Parts: sequence; structure tokens; C-alpha cells
Amino acid sequence: MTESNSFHHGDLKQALFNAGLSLLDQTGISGVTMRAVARSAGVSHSAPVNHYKDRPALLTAIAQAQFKTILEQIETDLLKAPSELKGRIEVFANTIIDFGLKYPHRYQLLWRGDLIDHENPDLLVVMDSIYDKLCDEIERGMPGAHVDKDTVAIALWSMLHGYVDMRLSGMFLPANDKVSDKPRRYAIMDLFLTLMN
Amino acid sequence: MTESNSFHHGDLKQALFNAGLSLLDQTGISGVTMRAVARSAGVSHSAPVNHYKDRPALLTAIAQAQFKTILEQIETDLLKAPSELKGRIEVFANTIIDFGLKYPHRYQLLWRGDLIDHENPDLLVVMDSIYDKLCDEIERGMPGAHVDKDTVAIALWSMLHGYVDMRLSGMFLPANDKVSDKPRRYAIMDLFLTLMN
DNA sequence: AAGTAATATTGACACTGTCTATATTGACTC
DNA sequence: GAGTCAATATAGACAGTGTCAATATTACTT
Repeated sequence: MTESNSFHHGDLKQALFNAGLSLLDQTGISGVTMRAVARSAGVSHSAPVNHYKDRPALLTAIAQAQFKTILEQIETDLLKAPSELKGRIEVFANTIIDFGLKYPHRYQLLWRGDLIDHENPDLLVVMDSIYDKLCDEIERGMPGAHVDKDTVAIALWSMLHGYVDMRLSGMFLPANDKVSDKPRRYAIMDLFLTLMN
Repeated sequence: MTESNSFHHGDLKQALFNAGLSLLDQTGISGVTMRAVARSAGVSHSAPVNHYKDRPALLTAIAQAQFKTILEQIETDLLKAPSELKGRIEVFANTIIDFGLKYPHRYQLLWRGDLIDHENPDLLVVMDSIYDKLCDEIERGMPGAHVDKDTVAIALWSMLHGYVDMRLSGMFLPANDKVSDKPRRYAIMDLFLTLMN
């Protein structure tokens, strides 16, 4: 417990996390089983319990890390974004949609309240950070507006999440998901952004 | 095969469907197992395979029926709705959100492309009917608009789905989900409808 | 009445999450 | 260093699961 946890393995907790994330990308959520993760890390099927007490615990840790990645991406991009509301909102939209389309299985895990511990404080802190950041930008960009900032934030996030989730479900055809030359995602964002004028 | 299928059971296919739907409401998707459904219908664990070849087949049938229920509700309500676009759009919004909040587990099944056969023709026909109906209303309500009707339809459906899905995930607090006295859902719809002006 | 297709049962296989009991290891105390 | 103790890993078991194969039963057709 000095610097790198060690026993037989070295840093099994990290190894289990990595194995879980790798399995998630390769085989989807259903492939991330406690036993498969243990196999992948080269330990017995019961070893993980010392580091993640059950499957929800592991999946929650993975989900939390993904929310954190999204938050950090948003923070980074906001530094480079223009100061008008449109540009700021687009940072949230692009980050979330890009992440979802690039890592479909990671994204699908994020809102699976039946698989992760959706009351986990570490998880909620990161989620709230994203949400609060979004509200801040809306409030700064629309001072004295007649619409409630939470309403705008929830409407926007709902649209982003719904769009990604339906795309990833496989029921919307990506081939048709275009308006002229631009992907539909930009057209949808443009539509939403007319609200800000 | 004359009128009511019968063997030992009478109409096992319907009984399995009913048992599955009941289990879905009571225990969530994970509770709808082939064996639990069989138990619930009072037959052996392998009996269902004659009527639904595997779990996805059963879940797809249940999902298809839910989409159909939603479609019929929309059709019924559209008959009584005012003729302006706002009123027509609200029929879609209210139907989908009401259904999702009333039958959370049924709703969550609808977009689980990993559990249902999302290329099933019967399923796609009903989904397309809903989508086409929405596009029709948008086109009739915004003649000669500069925005693409599919874009509006996808944006709206994305927002509705995202809102319901995030609510049902358990990560958004229903208690806070209010603006003044009205539920947020109406505020979000109002926001979206300003696009139609 | 016989034959055939549909339907239901039983048993098996390889999985799963989780629990218990046991063994091993590392660190700390005396 | 010897002894203790907590952390960590293993092995085995249990009740589940989906799905398959072999078998039995029933209903319908001819």
C-alpha cells in the first residue's frame, strides 16, 4: 500500500478496470462479466470481489470514468471556444455525440440505471459538474431570458442523449442520417440553436 | 389451428406473451426470462421454444405490441386534436411521455437493440408508421418552411426519447423536475414549440 | 386406423453472480 | 527473527440462465 498496490498481481484493481473497459468495447455490456474480467486479468473467478464487491460496483467505476472523460473534454474545448452561446453549446453537443458514436458500448453503459449504482456519489458529482457547467453557460449566454435555464439545459441534454441513444439502438439508419451534405446532428443542433436567438 | 390454437394448454403463445408482459411490468426486463415465462404459464422450461424460438423473439413480439399501442393512441388523439401544428405535435409528445412514465419497463424495452431483433419487419413497420405520421404533421403544419421535416421530426423524437430515458434511468430527480407548478415536460415542449413559430 | 406434423417434456451443457471456506502473502509488532 | 493480523487470492458450491438434443405426447390428415 506504499505506492503501487501489490500482492500476487501488482495492481489488480487497475488491471480489472482495464480488462472491463476492453471487454466493454469489444463485446458490449453483456460481455463484461465478473468471470470474464477475472480471466482476462489472469486471476481466479473470485479474485475481483476484493476490489469490486460485485458487478454493479465494477460497472459503476467504469461509467464514472467515462463521465469524467466527457467532463474533461468539455472543459478543454470550452477554453478554445468562442464566447457566444452558440459556440459554447456546441462544445457540449459535439463532445457528447462524438463520444457516443466513437464508443457506443461505453455510452450505453452511462444511463443503464439497472446495471450501475445510480446513487453513487462519485458518479453523481461528475454528472452534476457537467450539468452545472451547462447551466452556467446558458445563464451567461442568455441573461434575463424569460425561459428557465434548467429547462433549456434539460431540453438540450435530452435531445443529445435521445439522438445518440436512438442511433446506437440500431433502429435508425445511419446511411439516411444526412441533410444535404451535413450529418443530421448538425442540422438538429442548428434547429435547437434558433431557440437562443 | 382452427380458431384457438390448442394442445395441452389451449393458447400457449398468447399465454406466454401475457406472462412475459406481466413479468416485464413487475420485475423489469431482466425478470423476463424464458424459464420464468414458462413457469408463469405453467409449462416446462422448454415449451416456449415452439412459439418463440428464443428470448429475443419473445421480447421483440412484446416490443412490437407496445409500439403498436403507442401508434394507436396517437391516431386516436390526433382525431380530437386541434388543427394547428402545436396541438398535433403535443399529441406525439404526450403519448410518448405518458407511456414511458406509466410503463417504465415496457418503454425501456423499446430501444434495447441488444435484446430485441431491431430488423424485425413487423417492428419496423409500426415504428415507421409513427415516424411517417409525425413527418406528415410537420409538413402540413409548416408548409414551405426552410427547415427539413425529417430534421424537425428527429429532433423532436430525440428530445422526447432522451427526456423519458434519462428520467427512467433514475439519475434525474423527479422531485426537482418541475418549473413553477408545471412539470418540466411541458416547459420543454413549450421551448421546442417556439421553433414552430 | 395409420402416419405425420405440431407441441410438450426431460435432461444436459456451458455459462453467470455470488457466497463460503480455505490458503497465501505482506506488513507490522514484539 | 517469530508471531500476529488484515488484505488478498483460490477453490468449490449453489441456484439461476439460454439453448440444444432426444424423447414423448397429442392433434390433424389421409
